[in-house]
Amino acid sequence: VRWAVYVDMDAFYASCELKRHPELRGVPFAVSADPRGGAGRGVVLSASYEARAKGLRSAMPVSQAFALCPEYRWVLPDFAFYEENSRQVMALLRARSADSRSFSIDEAAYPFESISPSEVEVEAREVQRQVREACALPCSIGVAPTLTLAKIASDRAKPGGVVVIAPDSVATFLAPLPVRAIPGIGRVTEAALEAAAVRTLADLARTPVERLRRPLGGMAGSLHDLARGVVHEEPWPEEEGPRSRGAMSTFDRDTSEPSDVLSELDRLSRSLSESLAKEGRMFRTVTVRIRRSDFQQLQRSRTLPQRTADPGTLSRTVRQLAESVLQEERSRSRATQRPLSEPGNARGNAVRRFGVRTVGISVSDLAPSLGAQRSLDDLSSSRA
DNA sequence: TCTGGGGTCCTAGGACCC
DNA sequence: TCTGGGGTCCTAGGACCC
Repeated sequence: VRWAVYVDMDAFYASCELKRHPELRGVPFAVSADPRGGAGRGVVLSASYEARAKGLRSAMPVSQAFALCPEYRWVLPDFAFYEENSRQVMALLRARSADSRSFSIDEAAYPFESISPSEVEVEAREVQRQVREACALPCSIGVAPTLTLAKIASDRAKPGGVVVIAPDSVATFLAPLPVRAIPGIGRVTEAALEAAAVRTLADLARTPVERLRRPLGGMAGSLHDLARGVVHEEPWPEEEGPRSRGAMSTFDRDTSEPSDVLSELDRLSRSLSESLAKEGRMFRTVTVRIRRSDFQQLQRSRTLPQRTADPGTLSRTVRQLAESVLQEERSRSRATQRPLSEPGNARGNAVRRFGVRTVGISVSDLAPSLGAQRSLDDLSSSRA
């Protein structure tokens, strides 16, 4: 039997910081933006277990974190340091299997052949010990017949445990779990399932698959099978390069000046060109995203006739796409209101109503550029 | 509660082709 | 004169993940 051994680092960024800030041991702290006494803009990236006890969570706005625990200590993120730690863990896993795969900065898995669940559990505990001793980092490990199940198991193993799901106990293991335990089911799908009276995976298993089509769409069949413990054998995933690269940034204060938007996008496109050059990658599709103050996101993309790595092409395309979004927003806001009797010139007013919070760009349809060194870096899917 | 910055995958409609 | 069934590519939006 081929098992997936899924390694999920515990509170990864916070655990990395503990290695070099031992004084933070035992105190509630988080890797986050500056909370600025509750007025900070930004979120918690990783909270220590002491901070979690106070209610802090990843992705929580720092203003909320501050409200819950004003005395929490915070550290600004240092992604280069976390990447380095991630590479060390990955090297350890690669030594156990050349087929190790990383799925994010803090998750990775490798295949393990064994007919005995207890043997694979011993293997998992050994890896966990190595990661703790060699990298000084805690992790949780899930072991199961498929990657999805192994990831679910690793969540249940947190913090610091090992959980094995044997092939014949899949349905029993899953039954009591909420639907959210399945990766891919988020807040929206959870609500849609709730409307169909499906809350747990036991509910999901006994609901006829036709009734799941509406809330789950294309996922209905495979999730229904999963909940019933029907395990489909899958090929181990191939190692692939990234599908897209991008950059985004949020203004300190929302802006309504088109020139702010354009100059920030230009800065991002120059910085993205630089990293693409470093990685030796060409692109064919360019996407510009603009998030308005009301959080609605607008996007425009263009696919070029052929792949390129030219910084000038990127910045020109980005500018054109951005102009098109701004243009459309201008005419949209002119159409929706603006009696001419309002103070100020009508055109200026219309522009001013268009608040921009965040701008971003990304390129996709990637390929190694001609003459680029085909190194491990080209293949590894290192995402921050 | 008032939301960062990096990604992946899916859907649906229209253009276009055979 | 009103018209099938299939395919691919492109674009916009959205759910979701860490």
